[in-house]
Formats: sequence, structure tokens, C-alpha cells
Amino acid sequence: MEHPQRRRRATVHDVAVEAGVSRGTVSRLLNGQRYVSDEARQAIEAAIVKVGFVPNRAARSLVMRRSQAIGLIVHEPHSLFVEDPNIGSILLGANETLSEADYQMATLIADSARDIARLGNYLSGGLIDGVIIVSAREGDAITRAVTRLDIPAAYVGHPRDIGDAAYVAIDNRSAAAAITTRLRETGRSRIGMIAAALDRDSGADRLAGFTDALGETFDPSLVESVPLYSYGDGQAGMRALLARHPDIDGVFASSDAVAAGAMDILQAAGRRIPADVGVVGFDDSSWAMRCDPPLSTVRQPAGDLGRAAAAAVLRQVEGAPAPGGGTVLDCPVVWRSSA
Amino acid sequence: MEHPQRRRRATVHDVAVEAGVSRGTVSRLLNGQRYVSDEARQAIEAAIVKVGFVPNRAARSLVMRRSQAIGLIVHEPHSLFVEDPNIGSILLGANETLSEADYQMATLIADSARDIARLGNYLSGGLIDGVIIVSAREGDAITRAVTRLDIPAAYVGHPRDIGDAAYVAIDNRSAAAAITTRLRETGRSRIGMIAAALDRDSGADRLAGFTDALGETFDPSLVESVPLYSYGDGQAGMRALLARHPDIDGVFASSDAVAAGAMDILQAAGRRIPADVGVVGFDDSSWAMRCDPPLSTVRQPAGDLGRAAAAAVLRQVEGAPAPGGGTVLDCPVVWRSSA
DNA sequence: GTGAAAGCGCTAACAC
DNA sequence: GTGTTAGCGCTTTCAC
Repeated sequence: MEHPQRRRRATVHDVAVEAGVSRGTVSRLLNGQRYVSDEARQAIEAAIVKVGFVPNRAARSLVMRRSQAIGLIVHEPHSLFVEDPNIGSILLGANETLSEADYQMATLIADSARDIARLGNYLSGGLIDGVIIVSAREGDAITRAVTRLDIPAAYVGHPRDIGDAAYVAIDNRSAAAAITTRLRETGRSRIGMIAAALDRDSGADRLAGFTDALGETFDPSLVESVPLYSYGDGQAGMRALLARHPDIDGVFASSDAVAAGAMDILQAAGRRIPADVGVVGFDDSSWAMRCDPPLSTVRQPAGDLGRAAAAAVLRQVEGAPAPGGGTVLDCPVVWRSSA
Repeated sequence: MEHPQRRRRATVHDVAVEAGVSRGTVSRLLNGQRYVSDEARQAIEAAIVKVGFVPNRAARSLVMRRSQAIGLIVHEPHSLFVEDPNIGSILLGANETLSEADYQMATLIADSARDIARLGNYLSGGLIDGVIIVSAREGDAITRAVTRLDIPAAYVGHPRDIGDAAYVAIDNRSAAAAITTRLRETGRSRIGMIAAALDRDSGADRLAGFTDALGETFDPSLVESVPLYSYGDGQAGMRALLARHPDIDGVFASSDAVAAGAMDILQAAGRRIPADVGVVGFDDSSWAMRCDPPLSTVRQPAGDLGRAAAAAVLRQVEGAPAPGGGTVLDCPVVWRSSA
């Protein structure tokens, strides 16, 4: 506190002097190599504590061309980042795997054009060895930057324009088909869908699964497209559907939040769930159990998604021969009482 | 450990050669200094594009002793990280301010002992200029590391053991007192509290505000302590309270999620809300509007918290003389119909 | 086993 | 205005 300037941090040099050895020897010990005598080791360890040495990772990264850090980019619209529990689970899962491998995960938010520009710079700056990209959209500026810079990467989700980059995804299409089929089997004949985020692979695939399941009976006017996987958009979508088809008797909402919004509108309009209308969602997030009646939905293994994506970048960073390709995780249907 | 033959990135040297100038000149242009001729500037700019140059931030950090990056540490139990919308809003707010100042924000998750150990190392490694700490607890290992390493820091929340470090907090105590008073004014006489997270300053302060408001009439047996600000703990807390005091007519839950859990238990037990029991929460998160009836609660300005904390670290990083002290933000009561 | 020396890619003094 | 020269703190041959 006597010096306004932050005190200079100890370097390997200081440790070496204190221990009476050379910098090389200190460095060897730090990197766990053989060929350090017990005597030297003890002197160095004591010196490290004495001078309060902490290695400078910027210097280390510079020479090793490796930072032992992985970036995780979340490119979400505002509202979703705040509300979507899947994101939190993905982060935690990825962090778990990275942490075990002794990598530091740094989550980077892409929330504005400025963020995106700065990120391009940051990613190729040598501060990060690879990157996990959550919820990229097609034509995404981040995807372009990562591809151009040739940074080891793994995507959570599977936008069509990532070439042969590694990705981890769920099979949105067949999961959507499965739950739609299940809904249909409860005897519904006028099933609608609130289709959110059609600009994302997940959104588009869920719609595709829905039409798969309905086959011949599919009626495009029973699909309402909304921008986000949000509660508010679920309400809006349901209002539109109800106006067009007052006799609707089943709804597949493309996320639990959307389903929650839809259920509230339906109930406000006097429809009983599941007696009059069966509703199903997607995610098995905390929304599902908050619905009344509890929501039938598809369980998304978000933690596993994060873990697998982390393992995929790590493989590349550690020098895997092939880029990786994709991994597709299973999503069981969780049937409750909303349909 | 072999690394893949990723192609060598262009350096200032390559740019200099291509443009027919010296490295110094390139560097000057990059750092926006005067004294670069128009001619040189154009040659360099062309060369940068041609060779595909992106500055190496590790090298730059090393010499400048600055990385233009700020870490944001989230030290939350698993479930909360996934469910608490405040965290997302804080992140977004902080990122906004940091981004405007052209700093990269990197969110670091402290989820295991291993994470915490690695973080200490990472923070002092020169890859980060300062740190924002969200939801530190007292006696926190992260707090100790940050203090010991003397890293510019700002806390969101106000644990008692951060010395004179900068912090941004809300006045949990008076906000809790305000909403409790409001609840009491609806004519309730047996008001209980589900007090979550008493190991945190926020949790302890909300309880203190509750007792402030009740004064003489405070009855300790009407307080049920639960570990987390979660829906599940809200249910558990309410069950306990109901068992002890079947005649309870008001509940202050220390978060909206807790309130939601409590309401569901109350309604399952046949109590009408607000007729039989008035329930109020804290946060004004998305839970509040999902409750039926909509929850009366306290609005927490999470985005502002993030913005203010970011501004506080920035001030220190840019060399403010005094450490900063605290900022306390206001939390208006949002009255709806659950009480 | 250990020290000396050569950089990693960049910026900042200081000549010219 | 621009080139030259030192390093920033670290790892890593390569002699000894």
C-alpha cells in the first residue's frame, strides 16, 4: 500500500537467484521434467514460496504457442441467454471436462456487433487454444472467423455451413417426430406447431420432425413461426394459432418455454389441458415441471452436449489427425400429463 | 507432445517485409500513433490484408503488461447457475460496459476445488487485467487469492471479508424490510419466511430486513432456513413451515424461485393465494410472471449491477487512485396479485 | 544434472 | 517519420 504502483511480480529469474540455480533449472522443475536434483528441487520450491512466484502465462503462451485455455462462445439473443437453462448446463458440462484436463475455460459472450469484431481478434491472439461454439447460426460471422483462422473448434448444434468441423448435436428431427407421434397417438387430429427459431438448425429440424410425423395429414396453416424459444413468443404463437384454428386439439411447441406460454394462453381462453388440447414441448428444462399440468417433453442432455464438445476440441488441440465429424446424442421422450 | 502443423501465423515482421518498412513502423500504426506517413500507412494496411496478419495478444500482453481482458468469476452452486436469471443479466450488463471500453470479458466458472486452484493461477498470469466476482461467499478461496495477488477487482454483492475492495450491491436488507412491511399492511398477522442461502450476505441481509419489519412481532419459529435460492428448496421450506404453522397467512420467500415452490405447495395444500395466504418474493425474475397469481416481489437491477461492477474494475485498471468503496443500487417493490 | 544463450511476437526508446 | 535496438518472462536446445 506504500507504493501506488502494483508491486512487480516475481519472475523465474528471481526464483533462480534466490535458489542459487539458473533459470533453466527452475523452468525444468516447473514443467515437471526429469533431470533436476533433489537438492535443487528443494531450494527452488522454497524460493518460489519465499518470493511469491506465480508463472506469467502470457510469456509462457508466447513461447509454447499454447495457453491451456479454451474459449466457449455463446451467441444468443439477450433474452435467451438469461432464460435458457440449457446454456447453463452446457457450460457446466464443458467446464467439467476441460477442468479435468487442466484447461481453463473462458466463456465469451457475443451480444453485439462490436463483441463479434473483438472476438475475431481475441480468438486468434494466442490466448486460447481452441473454441467451443454454442448456438451458431448459419452465415454467422463468428463461424466465418473461426473457419478462416483455422482455430480448433467444436460446435454445439449443427449449422449447415461449418464444413467438416467437429460438432455435437442432438437429433432434433427424430426427437420432434417421436414426440409428435406420441401426441398424435393420444387421439388428436388437429395438431399445430409453434415453430421457433427457424433460422437455427435446431428450430428447422424440429419443424421437419413435426412434418415427418404427420405425413399426409400435415397442414401448413397449423404451423406458426415465431423468432425465439421464449415464453413470450409462445404466447404470441398460440394466440395466432387459436385465431386461425379455434378447434385445434394438440400443440407441439418447439421449446418448454414456448409451451409454457402456449399453455397459459390456452387456459386463459378456457381450454382444458389435456382434455381439450394436448400440449408437448422440448428441452425438459425447469419450465416443464412448472407447468400445470406438468409438461410432456423431450429431454435434452445439455450437460453431455457440453462434455462431448469439450472432448472434441481437446482432441484437436492435442493434435488429433482427423477433424472429428459429428456426434449425435439421444433425447428420450419424457411423458407427463399435459398430453 | 506433438502439435498439429497449424500453419504459422503472420507476424509484424512479415507485414513489415511485405510493406517495405520496419517493424517499428508497423507497430506504431497498429497502436494508432502519430508519425506514420500516409504512404507507409497504405502500404502497411495492404500488407496486413495480404499476409492475413492478426496481432498476437500473448506477445502484446507480455510487453504491455496489459491484456485488455477482464475476468468475471461466477462462483455458484450448480443448480443456481442454471436457473438464476440474475446471473445472466449481470453477465450481459458487465459485458456491455466492458465491450464499450473495448475490453474482452471472459467468464470463468468456479464449480469445483480444481477450478478454484486453477483460477488462482490463471488470474495472476497476465492474461487478465482485473476481475469481477459474482456471488462470493465469506471465507471464499477465490476472494483470498484475489486479495493476496492484489488484482484489480470489483465484487457484485458485499461479503464482509473483502476489506476495502470495490463492490456493487443492492440493499437487500431494506428492500426485504420494505416488501415485508407491504405484506404486513395487507392485514396478515402470521407471516413466515423461507430464508435461503444464509451463508451469503444477500441471504443473511434479507432475513435481517424481514426481522426489522416485523419488530416485536417477530417469531423465530416462523422462519425456515434452506440452503439454496431454488424452486425445490422453496417447496421444502414451505412444507416445513406449513407443518409447524398451519395457520400461516403470509410468506416472504427470499427469491422468486423459492416463492414459486412455496406457492405450489400452498395451493396443493388447498390454500388460496392471496385470499388465505399472501406470498411475496425477491428478484422479479421470469419466475414472477409465471406464478399464478403473478408474484409481488422486489425488482433487482441485475443489468445495472453488472454495468456498475464493470465500471468499477475499469476505473482501477485504468489507474484510479483509491480502491473505490461501494455502490448500493435501489430495488423497487413490484406489487402484483400474490399478496 | 545444470548453465548459457537463443528466441517466441510484440512495443518502446532512442537514434538518425 | 522511420529504422534499430532492447527487452517483456518464459522454455528449450546444446554444450559442459
